[in-house]
This record gives sequence, structure tokens and C-alpha cells, in this order.
Amino acid sequence: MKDQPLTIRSWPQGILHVDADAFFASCEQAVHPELRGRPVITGKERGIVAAASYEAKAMGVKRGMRLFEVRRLCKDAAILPSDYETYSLFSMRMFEILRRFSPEVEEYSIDEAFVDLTGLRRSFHGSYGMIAENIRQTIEKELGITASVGISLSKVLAKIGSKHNKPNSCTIIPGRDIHLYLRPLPIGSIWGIGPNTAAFLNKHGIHTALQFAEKDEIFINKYLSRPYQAIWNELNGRSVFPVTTEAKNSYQSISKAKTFTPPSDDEIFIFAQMSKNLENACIKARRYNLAATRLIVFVRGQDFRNYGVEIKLTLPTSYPYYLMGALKGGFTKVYQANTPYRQTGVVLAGLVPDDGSRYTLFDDIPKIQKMANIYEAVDRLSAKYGKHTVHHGSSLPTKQQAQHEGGREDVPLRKTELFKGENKRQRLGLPMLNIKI
DNA sequence: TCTGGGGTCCTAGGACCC
DNA sequence: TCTGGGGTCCTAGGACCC
Repeated sequence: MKDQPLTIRSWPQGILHVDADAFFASCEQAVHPELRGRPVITGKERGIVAAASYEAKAMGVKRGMRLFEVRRLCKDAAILPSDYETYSLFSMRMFEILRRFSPEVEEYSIDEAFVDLTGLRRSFHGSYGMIAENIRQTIEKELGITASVGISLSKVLAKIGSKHNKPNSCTIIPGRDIHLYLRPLPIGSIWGIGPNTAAFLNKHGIHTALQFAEKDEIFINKYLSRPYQAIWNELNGRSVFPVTTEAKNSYQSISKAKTFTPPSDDEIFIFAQMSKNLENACIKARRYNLAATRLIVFVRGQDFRNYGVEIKLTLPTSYPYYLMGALKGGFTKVYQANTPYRQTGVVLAGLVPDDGSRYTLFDDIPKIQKMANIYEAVDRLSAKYGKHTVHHGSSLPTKQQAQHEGGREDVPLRKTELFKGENKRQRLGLPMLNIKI
């Protein structure tokens, strides 16, 4: 077999998973005490439920539900726009609490973390279960939000634990009890097993997590790829996924997509959405000092399928000015006239550190330097006066549309000299800067 | 069930080389 | 020109996650 054997740690682990309960909604309730005990929903800005408090869930509200449906289900629901800055603060404070217990904390997402407690029982004078319960209580006491924790021998088992008795729960899964927890769980509910793999396993008579865990290694290695072999080991109490401490400070790719309701077949409008996506993605890339070597342009039609092309860039860049030509080219390939689209998106891929040293003999270095200066200024202005204070003229038609829809971008626009003849230039794919005053 | 906006990693297969 | 073995790199696309 060409595959390397999986590395399995041979000593017993104490892996904790922390999962905040209805995180966004809980943060709102912690900040606004008058909302406690009431159904709270966030996601107002997108028109769908991003998070629902347990009071709202009890009334049948689900993630992704349209807000008009929510209003029908519970009239007294507080529907709020998502306030990511506040949630990030709560998130950081939660991680800070966890680091008091162990330096090995993996910030898995805004509301989830893994903590490796292996070897710490002695210093806390108690069992892993007691440490876990202590962590849960500290979060509740200090942050005013609740979390569910699970502790076991591996990350996959810890995840099962935190989900077991949500909300506000602490579940310990010792090695000898693993089978009790796995028996009732459908295989598709296991972290890392999606609908496709679940369907495949069902065909082989595997329906529960326990049946999967009990399957012999020969079967697992013959029919499944490495990630699933790893899950199989983890379910059997053999830890293979390490708790990774490094904070995320880079990206493989950066994407931006926007769905519009209703769908549109207006080429100018759709391209403007693209252009805006590109600018947003570039802003993020510049913030992390990254430059793209590939640009992916895609649209999604009413059939919910994505149609995209990938364009290789001659020079790594994070400046829309240099990407506008590629964007236009990609768009022309992907866009079909008289077809309604519901979404556009771009992906900046093949990201490399933007150290400014990647030029060839033929590049116009003074011009590149000038662009760098311009965008540096753009980023500074945006930081000071808000996103898109300065943007490309080709992104403008989205604003007009937003006004029609009564969207949030209702700042009146004043056209400057630069902005004249927008459509013509835009059709030609010429990049432009438009200054919003 | 198909909600929306981010992401990651893995694998198979082709191109190319010796 | 084809035969065969073997390796590496890249890309497209699949599958999952929150």
C-alpha cells in the first residue's frame, strides 16, 4: 500500500470541545438584558436567520429560515442585524478563559474550540470531567453566555460529547462508554461524514456511528480515503487529529460572493456585483499582505449550479486595477445573455505573500509602485470613513440597485468628473476609480 | 430540506521527464 | 518509434465544515 500508516498517539488523551450555545443570539442577550428569555434572532441584514436563541428555536425557528416566516411563527421575536464585532469580542474572551486552563487551545471557529487537557489532571487536582465542568461554569459566570462542553479521548468523540446534551451541558465520554454514545447516532451526524459518505456507508449496511466504529480495518482501508480512516480511529478512541494551537493568520484562498433577490439578467448589474466582490476580496487580501496568482470568476443561475472559469495571472496581485481585465474576460466567458442569475462570486486563489519582490524584467515597476501607493491610500480612507469610500466605477451599479431595494447602502452618491461616461468605459472593461464624497 | 457566505483538504488524472 | 517502469508537479473537482 502506498499510503503511510496513520500516526496514532499511544497515551490516553483528554481532549475537550467547547461549543457556545446559539452563540450570536446569546451574545445579544448578554449585552441587552431586556432580551433574556425572549426569542432573539440575528441575521436581519441578510433576510435569513443566522442564529436563533433557544426561546426562538422552541417556537420552530431554524437556521436559514426566511425572516417573514419567522415573524409568522413568533410575533414578539427580536430580530437584529448581526454584530460581528461584538461576537468577536465574546469569542476572544472565551478563548482567553480556555487558555487559563491549558496553553493548547485550537480556535476552531468563532464559537467553537478544542482544548488539549492531557496531563493536566494533577495540576487541577481533579478528573478531566471536573476540569471540563469548571471551564463550562467559568464561561457562564464571566461572559453571561452558556456553552456546552464534551471531553473524551479524541476530537471527534469530544465533539459528540458537546453536542450530546446541548445547551449548557457537560458530557464526559470515557473510553469504556464510547459504544453507548455511538450506538444511537446516525453515521451522517458524525463530524467529517457528509451526506455522500453517509449514503455510501448505508449501502454497505452501516447506519450508525457504532456500526462504523466496529467495522474491521481491512474494510475501512479498502473503501475509504484517509480522512475517513482517521475518523474511524478517532471514534475508536485513538486520537489522530492534533489540537493545533497556531492562530490563523493566512489564507489559501479568499472568496467573496453575493446573492441577489430577485435574480437578474442585467449584464451591467451583474458585472457590477462581480466587480464589487473583487474589490472586497482584494481589500481582505491586502489586509493579510497576500497576492493572488489565480482568479476564479463564477456565477450561479437559477438551477443553483455554479459556472466558473479560472484565470491564471501573469503577476501576483491584490489590486483590482490589475485584475479588472481578467475579471471582464472571465465574466464574458461565464455570462450568458438573457439568463437570470442569482449570485456572482470571485475567488482569489494561489495566494502568496505579497513581499513586493516578485517582478520580472518586463514589469513596469514605477507603475506598480504607483498602484501600491494608490491602494494604500484607498485602504486608509476606507479604514477612516468606512468600506467603499473609494471604489471602482464598475462597481457602482450595485449601489443604484441597492437603493431600489431599500438596502443599507443608501448613502447618496455624488458623481465626480472621473465618473462621467461610466457605461461606455465599463463595457470596454476599462478600470476606473470613482470617488464617493 | 437546499438558506447563504466563507473556508479547507484530498484524490485522480494528465503532462512531462528520465 | 514504441515499450515499459517510475517519479514529480499541477489542476480540476469532490466532499465537508461552520
